[in-house]
Amino acid sequence: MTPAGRRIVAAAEELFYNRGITAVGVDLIAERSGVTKRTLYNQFGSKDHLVATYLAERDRRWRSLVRAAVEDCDDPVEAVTAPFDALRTWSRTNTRGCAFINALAELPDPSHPAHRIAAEQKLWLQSLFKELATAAGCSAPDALAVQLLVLHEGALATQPLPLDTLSDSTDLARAIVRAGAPPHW
Amino acid sequence: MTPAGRRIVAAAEELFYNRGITAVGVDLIAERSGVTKRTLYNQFGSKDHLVATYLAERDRRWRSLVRAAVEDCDDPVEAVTAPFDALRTWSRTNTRGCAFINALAELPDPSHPAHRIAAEQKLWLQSLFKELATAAGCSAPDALAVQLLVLHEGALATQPLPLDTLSDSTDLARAIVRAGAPPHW
DNA sequence: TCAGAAGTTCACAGATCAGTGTACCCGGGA
DNA sequence: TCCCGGGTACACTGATCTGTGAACTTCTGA
Repeated sequence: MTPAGRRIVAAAEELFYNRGITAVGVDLIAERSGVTKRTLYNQFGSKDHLVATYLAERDRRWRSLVRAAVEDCDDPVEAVTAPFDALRTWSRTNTRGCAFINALAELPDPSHPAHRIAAEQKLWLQSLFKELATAAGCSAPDALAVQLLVLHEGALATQPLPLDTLSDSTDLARAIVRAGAPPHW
Repeated sequence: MTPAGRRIVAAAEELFYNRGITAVGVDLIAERSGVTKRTLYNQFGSKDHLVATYLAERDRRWRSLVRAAVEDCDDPVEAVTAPFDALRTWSRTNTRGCAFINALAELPDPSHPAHRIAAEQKLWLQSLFKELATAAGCSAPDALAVQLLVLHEGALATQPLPLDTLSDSTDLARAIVRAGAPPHW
């Protein structure tokens, strides 16, 4: 991707996430990234393609944050809930909920690439939970992974409320992991 | 509200929920409800006000469904998780996630009435969980209510995924309620 | 009988939207 | 020297957006 292309995606990320996709016009993105609208269309072809690139880039950044949090854990039982620690970090600078859920809300057409990217992101996290739960020796890793995913998404969705939902979610996540893990690791 | 007003809100509900708020124009809503755009503006004054009415109406319908599910329960311990049964019913005809979360995604301005309505809806459910948990004699009803809220919102947010997240969420909800409730009710 | 509320008809304003066409500039590599 | 890719400048299209003005009809209740 060219330097101008990177600036466009960066501006699109900030604007799409904070103001909504439909509400942000390509003219504004071009202006914010110090680029002509012509350049934007030469690079991405359409607004839909730019939206897909924005989501893919965001997904990439978020996955690397989660992976780092998991790798920082020595104890395999603690590692299962490491994504919740990553979420705490992530939420400090991302206070408008989940970009993927938000994108699906605005783009009802299931054939839009945003749907595939969003689904892949959630399913990736679910399979990560399952892997980690299996590695920690948890019983019923499938159901556990789904429950951890729900807690994760719920904590993200309730972000705008004046409640510390992330703490209570993390507590519950740790509790169900410990309950499923072998007693004395 | 006049007959035309009711038809407008009904059309707005269907269109806003399924296609997104910004993506739906007032012309389309007027056409679908068999009404002139002039009438729409005479009744609601602005699109923002119509959006607020749509959300308020949806909230009203949803609360009455939840209340009915709770009142159907004889056992106070079962009653705590009755909103999850209501969600199962609700999800059969509402497959595009939470209308309130989706609205917040599109309307970033916190002074928009949609933000107040959405927050009130979530906090109402949380306080309902707390009331029910207290009535069932659960210990730590505050934290339990937040955890049940997170599970509820998480199940709703993961609706588009090819996973039965509602079942696993409901199972976990029942488990934590039973764990907190007095042993032999 | 008459007033007022609800609704229609239709043209219109002013802004914004995604996307295009064309001509041009500039730097680096063959 | 020349070419070409990345980028600029800028006008423009055609559609769509929210919202308004003004005159008209139709029904109902006092």
